[in-house]
Amino acid sequence: MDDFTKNYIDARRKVIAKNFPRLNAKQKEAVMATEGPLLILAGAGSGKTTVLINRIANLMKYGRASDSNELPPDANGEKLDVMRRYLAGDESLKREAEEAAALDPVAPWQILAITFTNKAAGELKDRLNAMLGETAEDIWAKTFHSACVRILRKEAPLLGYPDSFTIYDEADRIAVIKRILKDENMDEKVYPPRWAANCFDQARNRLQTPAMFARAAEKSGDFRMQGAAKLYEAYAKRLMEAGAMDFDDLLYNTVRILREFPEARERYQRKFKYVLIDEYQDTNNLQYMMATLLAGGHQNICVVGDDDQSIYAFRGATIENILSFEDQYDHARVIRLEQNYRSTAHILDAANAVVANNKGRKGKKLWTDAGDGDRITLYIAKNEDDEAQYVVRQVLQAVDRGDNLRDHAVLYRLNAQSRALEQAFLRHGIRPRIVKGNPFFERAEIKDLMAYFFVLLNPADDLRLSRIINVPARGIGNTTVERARGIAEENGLPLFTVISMAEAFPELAKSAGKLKPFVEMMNGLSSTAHNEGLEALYDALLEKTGYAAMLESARTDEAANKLENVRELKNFIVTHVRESGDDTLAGFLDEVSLYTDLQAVDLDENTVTLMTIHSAKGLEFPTVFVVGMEEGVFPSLQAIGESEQMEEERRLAYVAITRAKKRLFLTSARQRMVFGQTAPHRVSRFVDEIPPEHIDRPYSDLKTSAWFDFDDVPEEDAGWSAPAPKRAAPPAPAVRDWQKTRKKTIAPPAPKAAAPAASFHVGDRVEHSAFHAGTIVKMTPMGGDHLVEIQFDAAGLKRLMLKAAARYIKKI
DNA sequence: ATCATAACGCTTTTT
DNA sequence: GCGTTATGAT
Repeated sequence: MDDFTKNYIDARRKVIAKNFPRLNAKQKEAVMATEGPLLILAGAGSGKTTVLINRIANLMKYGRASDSNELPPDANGEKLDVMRRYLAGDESLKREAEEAAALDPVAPWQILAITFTNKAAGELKDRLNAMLGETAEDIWAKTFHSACVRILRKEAPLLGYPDSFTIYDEADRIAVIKRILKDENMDEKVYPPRWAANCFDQARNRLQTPAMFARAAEKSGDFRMQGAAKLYEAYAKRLMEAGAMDFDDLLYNTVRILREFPEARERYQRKFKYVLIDEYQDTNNLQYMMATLLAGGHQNICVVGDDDQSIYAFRGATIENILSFEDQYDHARVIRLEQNYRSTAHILDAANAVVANNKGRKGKKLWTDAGDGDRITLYIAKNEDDEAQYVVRQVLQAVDRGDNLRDHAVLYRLNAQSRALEQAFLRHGIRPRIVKGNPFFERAEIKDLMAYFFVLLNPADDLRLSRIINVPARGIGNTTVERARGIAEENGLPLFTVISMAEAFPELAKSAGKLKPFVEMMNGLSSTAHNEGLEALYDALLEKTGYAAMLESARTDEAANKLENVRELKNFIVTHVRESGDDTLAGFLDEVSLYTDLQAVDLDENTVTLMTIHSAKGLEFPTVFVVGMEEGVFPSLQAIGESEQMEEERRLAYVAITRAKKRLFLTSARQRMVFGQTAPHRVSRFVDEIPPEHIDRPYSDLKTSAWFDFDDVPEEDAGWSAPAPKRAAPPAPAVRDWQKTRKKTIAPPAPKAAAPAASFHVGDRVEHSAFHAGTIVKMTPMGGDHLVEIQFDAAGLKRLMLKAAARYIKKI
């Protein structure tokens, strides 16, 4: 390389770097490494969104200049001179210097930036807009699923789907499975719909068609899998016939198109010169394939993630994707962002120490220059009410000192834990914000109206049609619908087609008089949908279907409330039209189908936030309480003894701890009611994994927690790292509670008396009502109950709590 | 059809 | 313990 080239490249890099004065060295490196595969390991609070945005800005302004030894064709000494003078401080040359630095600026539509949540995608878009202006609109900043929808709206016909396919949510697909079970005379106990749905997801994650799945099931000899195969085939068929895809279908079908249709694949590969994937640790196999395929042309793939924050393995995410990135791309660069801008040192050190106990990780250590800060407070409560009271007390004290309620978050492992906390806050006049699923679109009245919209766009959607065909009541009863369904099935026609020509079928002759007006009404609304805007359609829908009239005439509080929700839907529609500029039914339904978290509406309200640790990922609060730090709660019972799951729980602990900016409280209850049963609990191992110098215990607790140190109890089983107390001996007073519980649970007074533990032993053959024959392989006493592990002949190993399971099990 | 009672089952859940 | 769902009775 000649001197001129070297100097030019050097000056160019400096000019570009001047755009990012506030980034640290690693962040800058990540922003400027534009070419080829790049893995950014971004620890919690390390500013990764900032890096993503600046990286995109760099691409659009300077192309590959910051990461290339190539000079633009018009490079000359004059341009080099301009850059040098600009770097020396001549701001008037800014524009010229920046122009000289650029090398093939990237067009916005050549950039694909994928996130997981709508919220993250929206934030990315907003910040890109703010930085780059209108041109940012053309960047594909989307969630995986919305990117898929965009691709599939165009390409789905390649697979035989209509391009107007609809999207089934979780509830829809469960309804379909239940329907199939009924039609096929299969038992919901043997094939729980959620279990089946999970099987389908796993199959598609492995790119298994129903036929392939059936073959594998046949080979395994597992009868439940064979049943699942039958269900999978029926499920795929029904969705295809209804022109519907579920969430995983969106990914699966996109991947199929990219794999099976080279012409389409190459088109997208050419289009996307740069691919960026956020939260890469949470990608499943389909998402991994999609990313790999889309970036397969230019190979400019940048993945950002934190292996320590992978907490969705249970949904098919595989940490392997991030761990093996360097094997997949052998010339991949790796940049670690370890400087944390969120928390103080005690908190970070605790998080580092906990997660260091995991084996399957890249290894990373967060650090900060923000100082030690406060130590972590550990409080051991008597029970969940005491725990909740403690939290409320701490919050109130902080508020007295001038903190805001909104600076506080309480995090828990299980949604069920929110109750005691909510009550405690309410008793003190604080109405906490409890983050959970989106209640609005779950409401029956909203689902009804949405079902109408879906059917208008896609009359083949039998599922949604069945929902609304007699709502409001219009004399089309179950018998009629079942009969029409039978005809539809026989003739391979959509339900709507059958009822449209009811006169043609003698079985429907009697109902034709009721069906005809319904069909005509729907056809009328359909032309409204085609000819008028969404708002007009909404009004027509409420009137013509009689839905508004039904609610207005009911005159109950409930109906009034529903009416209010229905009006709220109109607000939602109007807002959607205004903000997206899209007045089509199809556009609205796409948005609603993928927008499952409309939670963040009144986030400005000044109150405490309660949520699961999972929901807290990506958020931060000055003060964080993590409650329920107990063995069996966090880590959860089912993770104990399962090392993979335990590592995921530990990552969850890492996520929880790193949410805190300044103050972190951990609480643990000595006994807690779980599923209606009070049981003694010991402090979570994750607390023990924090070096003591980071923790303060309130004085009052020191004397009471001692009896729970079971370190001297011999483990009865090597695979069982957390033995529950099984011998009598702990000193009073806690003992008394424990013995009371024990007596009550071992010999329950309830009429439905469970078989006492004494009647079951390791090695016994048992018959279970759903899992059939099996052998008890392990029994572990736990909080007055027993955890029984049974190796079923057909259903595999199950772990059951004896008390709960006793009524299904008998000895054989 | 609509309500009442029984029965179940139960991590986490970005889309 | 409790919310959801299935079933059966009026």
